[in-house]
Amino acid sequence: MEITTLKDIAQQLGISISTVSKALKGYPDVSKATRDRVLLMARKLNYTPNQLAVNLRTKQTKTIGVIIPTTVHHFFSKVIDGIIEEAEKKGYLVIILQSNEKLFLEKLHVNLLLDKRVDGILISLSNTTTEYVHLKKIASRNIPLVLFDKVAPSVACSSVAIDDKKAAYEAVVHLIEKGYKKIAHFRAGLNAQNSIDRFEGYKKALKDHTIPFDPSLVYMCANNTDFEDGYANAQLLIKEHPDVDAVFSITDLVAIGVIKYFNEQKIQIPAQVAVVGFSNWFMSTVISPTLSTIEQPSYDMGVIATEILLNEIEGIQKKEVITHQNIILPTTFIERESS
Amino acid sequence: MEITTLKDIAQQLGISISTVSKALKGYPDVSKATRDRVLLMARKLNYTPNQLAVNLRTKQTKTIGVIIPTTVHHFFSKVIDGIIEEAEKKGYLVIILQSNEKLFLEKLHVNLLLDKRVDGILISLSNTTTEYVHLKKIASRNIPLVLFDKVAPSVACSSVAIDDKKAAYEAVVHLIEKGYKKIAHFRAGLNAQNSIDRFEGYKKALKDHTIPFDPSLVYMCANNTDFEDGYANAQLLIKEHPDVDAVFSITDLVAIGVIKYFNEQKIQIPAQVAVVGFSNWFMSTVISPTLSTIEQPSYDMGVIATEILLNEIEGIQKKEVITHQNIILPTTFIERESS
DNA sequence: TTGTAAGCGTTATCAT
DNA sequence: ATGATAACGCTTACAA
Repeated sequence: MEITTLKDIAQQLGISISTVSKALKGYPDVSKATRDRVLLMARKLNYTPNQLAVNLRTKQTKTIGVIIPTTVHHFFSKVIDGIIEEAEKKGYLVIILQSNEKLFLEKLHVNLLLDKRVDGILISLSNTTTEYVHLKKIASRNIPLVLFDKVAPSVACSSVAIDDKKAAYEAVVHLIEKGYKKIAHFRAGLNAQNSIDRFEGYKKALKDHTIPFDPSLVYMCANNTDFEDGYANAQLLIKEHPDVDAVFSITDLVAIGVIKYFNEQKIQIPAQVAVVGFSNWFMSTVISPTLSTIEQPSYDMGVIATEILLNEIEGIQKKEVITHQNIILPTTFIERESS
Repeated sequence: MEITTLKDIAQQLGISISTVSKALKGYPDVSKATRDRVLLMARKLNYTPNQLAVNLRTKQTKTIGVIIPTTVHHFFSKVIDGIIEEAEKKGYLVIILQSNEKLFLEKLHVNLLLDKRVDGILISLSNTTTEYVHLKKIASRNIPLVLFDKVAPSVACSSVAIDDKKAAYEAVVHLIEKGYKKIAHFRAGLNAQNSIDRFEGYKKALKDHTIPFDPSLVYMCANNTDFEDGYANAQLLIKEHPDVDAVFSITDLVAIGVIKYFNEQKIQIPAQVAVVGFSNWFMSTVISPTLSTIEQPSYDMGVIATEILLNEIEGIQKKEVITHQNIILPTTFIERESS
């Protein structure tokens, strides 16, 4: 089946290409009679516009690009879900690229997307992103950029994120109010912003309740906040601090590693040691005991970031002045059996 | 910063556009002197080709489309990972769309991708896909299509999948050889092909070992093979068949629901009842007891499906005759504590 | 070795 | 109400 073009329709009908184009687009200066003939013929020949030509002409691709650290992660896959659904609803397609937490890949992918002439870009920054020239390049091309989850305050663009420090603060305050006093923290690397922020929240909660901060109660996750990190650190923790009474873990996955070790060692949760995670991954309701954690909106984050992006895209097309929005999505502490 | 075109370079240098184009593409019929000047100016003006124009001219988009039931699933997110990595390695970008297991969305998305003029399409069919005209439309446009995971034998295209029946057969044989005799099966809906195939494998294993097939030992997952299905069915199973000694579950997630219920009820795994899952989700090594399951290649499936697709794309461009490949990827049974 | 010109399929301006 | 024409930015056959 050959692909039908405007030319084909025009030839069949013996009229000009421009009339066909106008008829198809519902321009008022086409007689009803010819419009009907065109519509009929278009349907008969199964016409669909060649988007490549449309793109070239209109300089729009109706496509947005997304760069995330990884797709294989419950949080990001839900964000992606939200992005794709919202974009499609508005007639946009989504190209996804992964940075694998590497700055050079993030830069490379920005260039790929720019070359591809996407209408807008969504990025969750990699942990190793410390410079922002590639992001400024996007702005200089007058293409909207919205940062989500891992944002950079110094970049002039919209963003959607949570308040990691506040969320962590609330979780630790919960533990303190429940009577736990010797609270360990399992954190991620030193350069990941959310690891830093959650650590800050942890420290502030202690300080506000006059519990001395003990650096030896803070453990780093050696791998990539794997559940094995939780398992290994829990082992170490119990050895070094047998009297610990709570663990605040950077992610649910790490917390689940902790729970596994405690279960094996018959360490009662929360009677002997309480455990709190972060993210409200669905597994936190499956594990025994169920895990207290922080609900972090993922699907909604994708939807909202996309909404903002598409609004800015339309705004630019209408030559409107666009004002950036920096949105902080609410988190909520969820108390379950583990605390 | 204005975007540089060939015209800009040509004007700066006082030469023609076509010479610039040829110089940039390394054509031999351009003098070294002018080539160098062009390259220098291109770099200076930060030239990158407008892909939209290139696409229109060459009728290639260097983009492939992917339609999957959902991104929020450990299996599919790993497949996507494989697809994106392999595609990018060969210079292709990936557009992802979700069918949510709905035929009408699958059809709609095929049309979107066709309109977008992607160079090739990858699909994991929805459970409700019972007709294939939309797939044939792809072929009639002479665009390569590769089916993966959920395939349709009657469609003339390449495919990459596993042998669900064989994999299930081996898992159940394992249980039988371990001495389990009253083996229940928790399956998914009646129209999902992999549910049917795994069920067939289960029945065949029983038959080959002269264990009578008892339909009352087969339970359907009411939700979408959620872990709650496993939990609820386990409850029902123990009530209806207190003497059951093993459960073969359609997915790891369902199996984990089963394990949760058994743990709560202090039903010993595997002493009283053994449990086997399917997929080798990483959680199967985290749960207690660790779950015996079937390793199902996911990342590799994405990579291989993409390799085949890109080969067919290049083949078509070279006007080669393309032969479809129907690949069955090996699975392996993994014995852990639960059986 | 370099340049001219046609063409990809559309959209939009300007005549008729 | 309709059509001729230019333009989007690039590639490439052909001419010079």
